[in-house]
Amino acid sequence: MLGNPIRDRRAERREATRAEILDAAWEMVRSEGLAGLALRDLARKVGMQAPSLYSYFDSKHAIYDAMFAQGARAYLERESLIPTTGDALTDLRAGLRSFIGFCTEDPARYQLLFQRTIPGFEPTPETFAIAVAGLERLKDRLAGIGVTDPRSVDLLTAIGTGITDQQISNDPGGGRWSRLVDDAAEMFCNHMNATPNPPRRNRK
Amino acid sequence: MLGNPIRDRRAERREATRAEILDAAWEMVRSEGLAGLALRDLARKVGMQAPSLYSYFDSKHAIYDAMFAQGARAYLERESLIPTTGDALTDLRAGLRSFIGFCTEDPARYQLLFQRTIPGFEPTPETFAIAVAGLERLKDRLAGIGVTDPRSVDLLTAIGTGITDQQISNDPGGGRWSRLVDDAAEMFCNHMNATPNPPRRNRK
DNA sequence: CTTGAATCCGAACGATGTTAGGGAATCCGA
DNA sequence: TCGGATTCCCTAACATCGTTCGGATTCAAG
Repeated sequence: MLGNPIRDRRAERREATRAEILDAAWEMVRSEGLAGLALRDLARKVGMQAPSLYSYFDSKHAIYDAMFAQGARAYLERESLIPTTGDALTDLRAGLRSFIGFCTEDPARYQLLFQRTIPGFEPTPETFAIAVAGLERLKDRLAGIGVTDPRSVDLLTAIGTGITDQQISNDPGGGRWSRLVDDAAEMFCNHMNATPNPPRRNRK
Repeated sequence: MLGNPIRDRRAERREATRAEILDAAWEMVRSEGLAGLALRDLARKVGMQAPSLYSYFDSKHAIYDAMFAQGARAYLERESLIPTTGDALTDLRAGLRSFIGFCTEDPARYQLLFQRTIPGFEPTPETFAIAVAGLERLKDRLAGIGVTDPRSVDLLTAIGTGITDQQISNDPGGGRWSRLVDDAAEMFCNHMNATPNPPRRNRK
């Protein structure tokens, strides 16, 4: 009952072709930009004609969705590889730096995951759930230092994506920005230490 | 020598039509999204055919550029309207809140100004200079509390755009986010107070 | 050998930004 | 008032895009 070996070989080949298409798509997207993915070029890159792609993906957006899933999974994997020191604060800093590093090392992937830049595209709920799971890891790191306010998580990712965005569009060189990441982590941790669950403060 | 009155009327009419086109473009962009601007629809909206637009703008990107300039000027104007209290810290907070308010009140404008989301589009140097002048105002506010490190300005705008981005894509309602802005300003000011020109700190 | 599904291709559709060429109004100098 | 130039707007068309259609080709299953 464990699957016909011939059908398996079929499915295996199909899956291999899908992977080949996605690899080529990543390559195009990294060199031409996220919006530079043209189906005719993509098809030629894997040795077929444009309409043939529709045997493997329902639409161009379906290709983006599959790439989104790959990207989100890559972050999950990266998160799990961060060494834990036992000190919650150090681990939080490591998590933030990892997050921003992940974002900046591949601008196209960052744009796909964290910006709504492709006109009609929204990731599938199942696909989006993978990304949510990744941010859950960051949330856990915050919980490690006693911060459970959901606003804090939002603020953390906001800082992360904000820095990434500035970095990508303004600073090709990047020496200055990596230190900026440190400053942001520092600042965030200081704030969190000062007010673990920040109450509303009267200002005037 | 002060310009033929007839030529002036010509130029005046031309400028009025340009403005009408841009107004219609903003309307389309706000309802259909930044990428939803179709020249044929835009032309019909102002009572002409698509190619006629090329009498007023060299290309679609030129329209985006003009819109960028309008948006940047709008920020400059808004900045100049913030009441100054004399307390530099309060003024800085007001500046940050104004910045984020400006970004969030019109997502399409924010996307045009602060994200590189239109495939081939880069603002003209002159146009971009307007936006730079706007951020210069924020820099002045930082200088007001004794912070001159350019990294701090980058960090401030990074936090601003990051929060805006999260807010736009995640939170249509928005009650939670407006308080988040306060927290961010608070956090930023605390950090800046602690380390006006933040030195590298040994951590371990 | 035949059936039927999966895969691939050529042609074509609608929509996009853009260009070419012509016609009509308007303004200018004579 | 009359030509010539300029400006504005149009129809037609082009290249490119994602996508659909219909027909081949392939290949395992009955």
